[in-house]
Amino acid sequence: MPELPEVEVLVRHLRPLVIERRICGVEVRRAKSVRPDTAAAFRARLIGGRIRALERRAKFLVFTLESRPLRAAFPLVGHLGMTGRMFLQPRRTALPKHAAVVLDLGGECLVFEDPRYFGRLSLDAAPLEQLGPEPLADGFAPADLRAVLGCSRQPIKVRLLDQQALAGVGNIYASEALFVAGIPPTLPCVRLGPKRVARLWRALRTVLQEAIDFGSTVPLNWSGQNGSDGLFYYGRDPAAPDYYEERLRVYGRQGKPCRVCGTAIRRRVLAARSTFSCPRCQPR
DNA sequence: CACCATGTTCCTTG
DNA sequence: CCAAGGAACATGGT
Repeated sequence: MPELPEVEVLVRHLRPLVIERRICGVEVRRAKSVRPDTAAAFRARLIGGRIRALERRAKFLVFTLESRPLRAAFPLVGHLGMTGRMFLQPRRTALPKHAAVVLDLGGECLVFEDPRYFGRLSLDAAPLEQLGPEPLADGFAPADLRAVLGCSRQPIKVRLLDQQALAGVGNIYASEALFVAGIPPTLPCVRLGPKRVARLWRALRTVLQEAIDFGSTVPLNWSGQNGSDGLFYYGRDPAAPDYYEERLRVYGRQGKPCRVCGTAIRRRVLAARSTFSCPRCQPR
């Protein structure tokens, strides 16, 4: 469900709602959604802790918790997988069918819902160490992107999805950024010279920032209730116009006319993921 | 029924 | 060692 922009928007939304609140209850409804995956061990660590910070790293939500007596800080790392959501709801409201973990924050509960159960709430922060640079960081320059791409013949689209190379880009925004940059998804990394690297660098930042700005200004339905869970991740008010789908340039638009030149958008599979491009706007 | 899905990991094959 | 492909995870939408 989430790529970098969606997680960023979620974190900005959640932060003021959860910060400084104490976890007075933990209900693990799916042991597999939690690490360590014994509910008791997970609970014991969280109960009584206070949420001191919430940040995004790549597609992860990183909560900084402070334990009760010793004030020792430790991270709780969330990943939404494909279909995960997090939202607050009043304590006695009925939980959704696939609520995996519920943190009782006093008046309200923080619900981690995840129909496909690919997501995790984990006390192991080690995966964060392996991540590549943040494409939206101030210090991230075209030279850094060039370094990240390396000299392999791996298709550029596949490399963009590698979280150890670059953090946070997923299947939607990889196709979108390559379209904006005018680069074909199959182009080997070695063949991106300074000009293409500069265009891709700009395109990545544009596309990701645009999505964050969009998600920050449009009302989102965090629980996903009464909304189809469409391409923007938290469901929409059914009455609201479908802005987001209109915003995507190539993703999911197989066979439809390119918004720039009218050529039919092509879909192909790279590294087992659907990839969309315009044959004319993204020439070799 | 068939096919698709925003992610990641693991295994096999070349 | 590297790259690529497939399966697995589990459920829901079209």
